[in-house]
Amino acid sequence: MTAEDGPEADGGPNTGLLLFLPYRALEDRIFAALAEAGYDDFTPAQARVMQRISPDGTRLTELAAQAQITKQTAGFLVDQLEKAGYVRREPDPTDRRARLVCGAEKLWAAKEIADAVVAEVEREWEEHLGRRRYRQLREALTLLREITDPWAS
Amino acid sequence: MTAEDGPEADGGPNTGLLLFLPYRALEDRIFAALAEAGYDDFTPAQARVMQRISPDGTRLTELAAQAQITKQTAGFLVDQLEKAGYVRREPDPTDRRARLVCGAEKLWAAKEIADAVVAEVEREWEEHLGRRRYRQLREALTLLREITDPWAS
DNA sequence: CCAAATTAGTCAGAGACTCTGACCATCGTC
DNA sequence: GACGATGGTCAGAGTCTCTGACTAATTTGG
Repeated sequence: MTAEDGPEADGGPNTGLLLFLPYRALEDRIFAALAEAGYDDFTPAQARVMQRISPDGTRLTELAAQAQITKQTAGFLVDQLEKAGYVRREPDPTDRRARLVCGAEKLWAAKEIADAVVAEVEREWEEHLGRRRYRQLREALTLLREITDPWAS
Repeated sequence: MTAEDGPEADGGPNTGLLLFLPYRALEDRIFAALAEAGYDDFTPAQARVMQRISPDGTRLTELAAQAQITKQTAGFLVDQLEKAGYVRREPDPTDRRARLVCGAEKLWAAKEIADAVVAEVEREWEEHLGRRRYRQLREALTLLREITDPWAS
């Protein structure tokens, strides 16, 4: 089972499904927009790694932990991203074992498009829900993060 | 990029990430509980198909459409589930081309455990947010479904 | 200071997931 | 009854992910 599962008799579908549906819808929109703009040479799995790369570069182990995959898998995906020109690997000046995965121009250009789509979709959602309910939604989700995000700041 | 992506400067992380985090947390809890109860002989991909099976049985094409995978992939996953004893395939009395994928005892037993975990997690969330905010969250998500779920009833 | 434990990353191999393309059988329509 | 649409399978390839074993560098404890 996944989080989409659960009883649907009493109060409608379970909250997991309700969370998942808009998430997937947003993701689909982002992918479509990027593909249309010519950024069609990466996969969803690669994207999940890509989006974790900080402007200053991020270690492979850190990427793996945040994406909840093994470092071997992360390394495999970063290899693809490197070949496609989205990232570079640079030595970490503070630790000679480590290398920093750094975003290339191509990555930041793609991210700009992705950000625009996110903003557009969020506007649509706010319009559909109304300003007040949209604010309440974000407030509740932000609170929920405290008990569901192991990486919560 | 995925829906987790986006600008984080202005109003905190984007709504996609906020939706995804609790979803993944719930999914992880369900998987852990099922594994502990001995239901460790299926994969996440198989689960995404399993959960779409209605009590009356569901056609392969229908499962594929809802899970957003090809019917070939759905067939592959149902094969595994059949071998593991979670489902049976029965002829569809209304269409000789089709076969209904029906849940076996093992599936409903697992679903009972999954449902219990969902209920437990939802209780925790309601406690953390307070009854009022939790209700607002579900209300907003339910409304959002109208414009993000192609299968919305 | 140095041995031991830890951490960053790689290599090799295998299993699992997903897709495209091609195909057959049945259904619905005209 | 012919034809397009639908339900499903088979074959093949590419991608994702894991476990296990390994090297190199760092950190820790005496």
